[in-house]
Amino acid sequence: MAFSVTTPIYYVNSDPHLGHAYTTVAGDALARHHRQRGEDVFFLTGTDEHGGNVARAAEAAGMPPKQFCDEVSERFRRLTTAMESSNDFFIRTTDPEHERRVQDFVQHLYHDGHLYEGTYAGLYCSSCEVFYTEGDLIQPGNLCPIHNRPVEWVEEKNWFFPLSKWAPKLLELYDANPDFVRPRARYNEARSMIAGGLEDVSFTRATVSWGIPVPWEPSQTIYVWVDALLNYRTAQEYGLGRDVTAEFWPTSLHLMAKDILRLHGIVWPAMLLAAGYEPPRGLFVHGYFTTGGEKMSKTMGNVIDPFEVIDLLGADALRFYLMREVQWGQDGDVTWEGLHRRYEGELANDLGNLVSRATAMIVRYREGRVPEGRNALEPVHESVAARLDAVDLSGALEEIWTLVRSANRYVEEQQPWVLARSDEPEQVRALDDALYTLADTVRSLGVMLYPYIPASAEKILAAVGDPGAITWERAALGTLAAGSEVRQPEPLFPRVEK
RNA sequence: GGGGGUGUAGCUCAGCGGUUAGAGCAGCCCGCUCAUAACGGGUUGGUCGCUGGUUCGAUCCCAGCCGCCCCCA
Repeated sequence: MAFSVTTPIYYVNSDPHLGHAYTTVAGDALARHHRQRGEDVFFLTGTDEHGGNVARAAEAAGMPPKQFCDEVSERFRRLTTAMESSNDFFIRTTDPEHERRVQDFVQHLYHDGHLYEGTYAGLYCSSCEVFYTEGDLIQPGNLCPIHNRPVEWVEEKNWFFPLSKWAPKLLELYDANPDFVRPRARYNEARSMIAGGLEDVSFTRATVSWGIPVPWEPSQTIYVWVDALLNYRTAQEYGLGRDVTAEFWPTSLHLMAKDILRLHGIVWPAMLLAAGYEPPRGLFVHGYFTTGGEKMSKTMGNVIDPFEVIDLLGADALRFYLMREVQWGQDGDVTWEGLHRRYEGELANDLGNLVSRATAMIVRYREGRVPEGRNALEPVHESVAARLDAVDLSGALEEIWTLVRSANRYVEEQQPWVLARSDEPEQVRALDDALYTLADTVRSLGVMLYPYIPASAEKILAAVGDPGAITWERAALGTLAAGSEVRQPEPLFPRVEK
């Protein structure tokens, strides 16, 4: 089995923020989970670097575009590293290997008659090199929101992709794949967009210089979204130093926020169908964040910086918080307060403390060896796997947490500290069972939590004498060998000053 | 302007035609001591955005309105 998963490539006109971190964690958790299921995985992320918006941001920063892109892209790369993302490749659309392939792809469409020449007209700001709609502009007077100057009505010759023509094929694709877009509401949304009629899209720009030249008409550049979407294909062709499309194409799953559903659910599959490539197997569309009920923005000064969170609480804390707090597929509200609450209440108190108490008792009552016994708790790994198969990341985590809670309840019910005072064989056996249950349950939690909090999961597995045993079969209960060596680790999630 | 989503306990969210609407957190009471002063039990708390409609019966279906989010114009 092969599984390929992508985040969108992140646009370098602004710095990395929590939304980027979110999609990256989601992709990483899925990638790690599929790897632990024994599948070959290609997990892709990267940066999108062309277009008028980037050129403008570079100019504002007083830098040539490429140098600007190098710097911002590097910050995105640092975010993936800081978050312990296990992406197999980090693509940049300014990679020459990508640029060349984008030209080939577009040339191929042109050659096969899939593009036609048309007129693109709109309100254009020559400083931004961007077309605006009236709603974007400052009224009255149609002023550019960046430059506060009137925009002008500009008409340009562009090459168009006849998207409308592909509507029947797209509908076929949707009807044949009821899970093509998840969650269901987004599928309905995309499908009704198609059924309601599509506009052809301009694939080239005459007025944007920072882009990949159109091969047969080098005065124009390829529209940045065409360039960007193609990363999913080109990365598989060169990212690993060899072409892996035979194994990983079509992409199993594209992850994205709801703002770019139309591009991924409609334009992208149509492009691929036109070129004779198989469209992706599926999309998952997640929501947007607010903080304290309001949009995050620099001007509001309410931005939560992922680097700051990682510095303070660690990558696992951020990963856990994002996957736990926000219902996967819905919009959600994230705050520092909520982050601390989850960190203390769930990571430190529920999970961290469970690991501490379980290991401490085995060290204390059984010299640090896991006794013979059987696990008395109900397993959850099957429902966890089922949730993950349905790409329900927060739902799977919720399932896992029921086992964390059961284990803490189990300790209170068994009262191992009472059993430990007796030499009666029955009590000794009861204590063995209790301690085995705890060690084995903690271990199973380590396996299931590995996709979400990999560093902590590895510490858990090492603490119960089963280091590195992350394959999914080991998520089942009762697979810990008696005699395994247990030590009490340092607190996994130490208390932190707020 | 058009399309889509969303609005359920103080907070984060489940539920989605049918007995007294659920969970976690927070609050309150009690228990325990293995553990990161952690854990467990109990409990308080809701006109299910508003207004109509369909129905024997609606949080759940339909219509309109309001707030917030996204896309397209």
